[in-house]
Amino acid sequence: MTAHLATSETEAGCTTCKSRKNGLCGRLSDQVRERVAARAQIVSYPANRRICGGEGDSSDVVILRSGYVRTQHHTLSGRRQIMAIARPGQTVGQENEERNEHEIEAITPVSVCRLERLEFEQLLSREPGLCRALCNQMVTRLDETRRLTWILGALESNQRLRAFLLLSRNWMDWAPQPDGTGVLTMILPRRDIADLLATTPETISRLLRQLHAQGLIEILSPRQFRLCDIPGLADGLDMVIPL
Amino acid sequence: MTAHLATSETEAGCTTCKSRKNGLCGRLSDQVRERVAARAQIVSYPANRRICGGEGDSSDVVILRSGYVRTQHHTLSGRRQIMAIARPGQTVGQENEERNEHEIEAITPVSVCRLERLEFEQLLSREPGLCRALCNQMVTRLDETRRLTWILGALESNQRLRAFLLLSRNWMDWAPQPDGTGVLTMILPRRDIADLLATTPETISRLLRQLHAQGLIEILSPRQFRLCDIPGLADGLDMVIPL
DNA sequence: CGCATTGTTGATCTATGTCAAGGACCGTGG
DNA sequence: CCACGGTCCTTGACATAGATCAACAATGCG
Repeated sequence: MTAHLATSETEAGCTTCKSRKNGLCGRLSDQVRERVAARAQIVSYPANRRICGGEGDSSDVVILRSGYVRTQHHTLSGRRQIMAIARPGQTVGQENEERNEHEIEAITPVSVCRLERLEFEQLLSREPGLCRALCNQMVTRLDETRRLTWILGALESNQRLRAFLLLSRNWMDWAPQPDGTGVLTMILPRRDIADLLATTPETISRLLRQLHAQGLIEILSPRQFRLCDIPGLADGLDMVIPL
Repeated sequence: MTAHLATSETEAGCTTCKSRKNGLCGRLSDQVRERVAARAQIVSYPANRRICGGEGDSSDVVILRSGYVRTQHHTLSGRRQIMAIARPGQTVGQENEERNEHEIEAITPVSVCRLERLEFEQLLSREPGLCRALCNQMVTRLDETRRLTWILGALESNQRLRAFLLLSRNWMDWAPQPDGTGVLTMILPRRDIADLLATTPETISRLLRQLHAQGLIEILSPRQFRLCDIPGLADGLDMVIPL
């Protein structure tokens, strides 16, 4: 279980980076982005590998190039809660500060830009553009985390799952059809869905069957759902579902 | 139900402001703080008054001078979830962006500095110090919101209440005694505790009695608790409780 | 072809939401 | 001084959503 596997790519990786127009990087000017990149190291991780947090950790700041990571926390009793899922273009780790409360793990294979925390902090002071972009991103993350808080606190599990399916359209493969339905490719296994929505894989499974029985979705395969009745799925959520 | 009641204080209110050393303002240099204050209007609200969010709203940015506010959201079915509680020195409203998803209400009587959103955004671009301070604050808020997400998702209600009591020491009146116990003055009514912890006032009441029966707390009055056994209260929370 | 992982289904039990009633406390007005 | 209404808190009875445990099916991999 080595720390991580460095790729052969050089540091001038922005040109090949598909998310240089997204998230944090997308809000930086080309010069600032290059100056950040000059201090970053590109690293890849396989699915389920720990990226930061937990025990002996270099506490770096990480910008996601590709793939998805989960910010989570474990109970001694084995319970896990996923607090956030980060997409390409988002930063991870700088919000962890001194105490390493959360573990951050790859969901899919990921590629990241790693920066040492200290260097990142210095860059932040020197580059107002970076600071502004980070601030904007933090607003977005806060908003997303509050939405999850709302989902967990105010909705029952059936509603949670429906909200999750609808929100997933924003960051998973979503193929809308002319008839208003669409096919969603779920990247999370049942266990992760459950730990995000604070329930169990068994319940997720049962609820999916129930949504199917109600004609709201079709289960094409364990990881592919057709959302047949989007207004029906959104019913009673009292929630702004972007997209 | 008028919008709000302006106080007689002038705009040079920083000198009289007890939280000018806390939160956002505490991280600004004196000059920057003065320049921000020059654009702010000091306003007071009684308890339970809406401060921003909801229907017709000026969508200002607000810095809390004194008192506490809650960021919350309602279901059509009447369920409410409190997503965050802000203390003096914290900003509120700038994270709301365009869509006004949350309502923000005074818990206690509050005094705030109001800034128009546009002016605030301009200040943010002109003053790197403000941007840096805001960025730091957003990190803190994100952290707190994630902690709430954790509490709601991973803990059962008994544990939620214990975590809440322990965390409350950081921002409510907390009088520690030499013997290791201490008296906590609860500023939230049962209803608010319930809506923060995603349960009901009835359950909160029962759980408090239960903690009392276990010798963990003493209920001096509905709003005053002696925390008798702090390690006992923290038991099984698997959580970093600051302080 | 095992073997491990992931997903599904069934049976059971309990924590807690809901409804209903009543108590404690406070301010107001007679 | 008391009666009144309001808010907040507490207690009891009851129903049920969903966690847990256990078994098994489906899938993928060496």
